[in-house]
Amino acid sequence: MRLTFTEENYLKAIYKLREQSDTRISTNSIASLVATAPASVTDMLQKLAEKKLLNYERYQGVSLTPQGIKSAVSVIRKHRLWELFLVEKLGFNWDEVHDIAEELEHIQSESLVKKLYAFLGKPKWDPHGDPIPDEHGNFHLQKTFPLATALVKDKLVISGVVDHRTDFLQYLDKAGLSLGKKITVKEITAYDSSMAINVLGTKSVKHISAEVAKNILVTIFK
Amino acid sequence: MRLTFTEENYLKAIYKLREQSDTRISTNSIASLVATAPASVTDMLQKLAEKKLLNYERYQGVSLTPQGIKSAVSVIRKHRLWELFLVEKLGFNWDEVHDIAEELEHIQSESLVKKLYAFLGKPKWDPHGDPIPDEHGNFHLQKTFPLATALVKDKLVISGVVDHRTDFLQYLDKAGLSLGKKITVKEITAYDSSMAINVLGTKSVKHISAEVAKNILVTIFK
DNA sequence: TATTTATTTTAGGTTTGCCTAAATTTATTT
DNA sequence: AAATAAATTTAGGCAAACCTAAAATAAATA
Repeated sequence: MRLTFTEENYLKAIYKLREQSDTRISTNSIASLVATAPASVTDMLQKLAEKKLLNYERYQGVSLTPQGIKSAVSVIRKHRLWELFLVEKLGFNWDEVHDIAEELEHIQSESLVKKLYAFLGKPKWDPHGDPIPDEHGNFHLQKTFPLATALVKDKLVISGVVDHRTDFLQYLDKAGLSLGKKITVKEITAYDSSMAINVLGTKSVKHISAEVAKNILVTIFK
Repeated sequence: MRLTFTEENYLKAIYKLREQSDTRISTNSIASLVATAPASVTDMLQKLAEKKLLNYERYQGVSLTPQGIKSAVSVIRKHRLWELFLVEKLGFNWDEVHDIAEELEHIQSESLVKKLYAFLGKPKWDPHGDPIPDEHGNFHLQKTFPLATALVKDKLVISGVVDHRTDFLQYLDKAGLSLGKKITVKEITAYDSSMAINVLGTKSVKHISAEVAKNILVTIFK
């Protein structure tokens, strides 16, 4: 089924909300994510339900159907492939690619995605550490957790971010905390939960706030 | 000024019509190129005139303003860069890329175009031999002419096509007549203006109809 | 030149995706 | 449980880009 730009954005938004909270997906939460009035969201939900992409019952919130999930994952896959292309091949910085990928993700062509995927070497992660689903929509899972939950002496690899906003990414860049960097937790201040960490290959110890630590995802470094 | 997908398509169509005939650009000719009803074209022309992208006078046809030309050339530039990317980097065939580029050409990002242009090595021609304007909108001109106007014994290089349709491109592929191939005109049959040509590096002599010869562009091979 | 034909425009209407305001339903307090 | 607050939906409208049918203008032909 051929979906419009807008319909795809709604499905993507609903998919994301579903990921980050397993409570009911409300009209208001969708409205704030797609930046439109709740009344307009209701319109669209009814239309998407009509098309069997989601289950909708008045006042009860929505859930995606298998078909809706498939469409959403396809858009997310394209978004992440394009982001990687922009960083890897065109030399963009990781904080500059979101908006462009937001447009590119709606290009309709199976064969384009297939060839782009091959061109990029069938990648598993995008420039922010988010998993890129394979051709069947399967995500390559990685047991990441927020740096904030780590303990002193833990050796970790930075593998993603929770917050994707430009200023946060730029802050990380400036601090030398890019994806793949190996770090060791040196100290945790009980009072404010801030952390002192060392980046492998440097001598200095960096201090980061609990807020920042919550938004950095890490894996264990073996 | 930010233009919609549709507005850009109208400007591109008008630009193309202007290129291929220096007569008045009629509402009907635009309508057939963008595949919409003439009445709808009138609507859009009035809107684009309002925005100073073209000059419109009831019943008199239209002409692009400098601003309109600039926008049209920008879209054409993007179209051709993306076509080249698809063929050169992703491995598409030259007859498969038009429709995808038709979507990609509307992606809005100055920096994307700039980086794509650099990534492709500041190319001057797209996969069909059409010139790619530089960052200032200047076309690299090449004195090409239709093969149909060549004479016996002329040594030529295939450098473009007039007809961009898939089946014509596939016919050329099958005949081994791809861009850059060097050919010699062996014989011209007066009766039907068909031609016998030899492709450099092959022994055989190919026969092509006048219709085909009209749609192949060549340059002189020195 | 008058008439016929072709082109172009106007008028009025549709669909998509949005809006605000008002009504309805659900959730939370008192 | 009743009252208030919050969330959601319905109603009615708007702009963009399209449509068909009818009217106006220009071009072609008798």
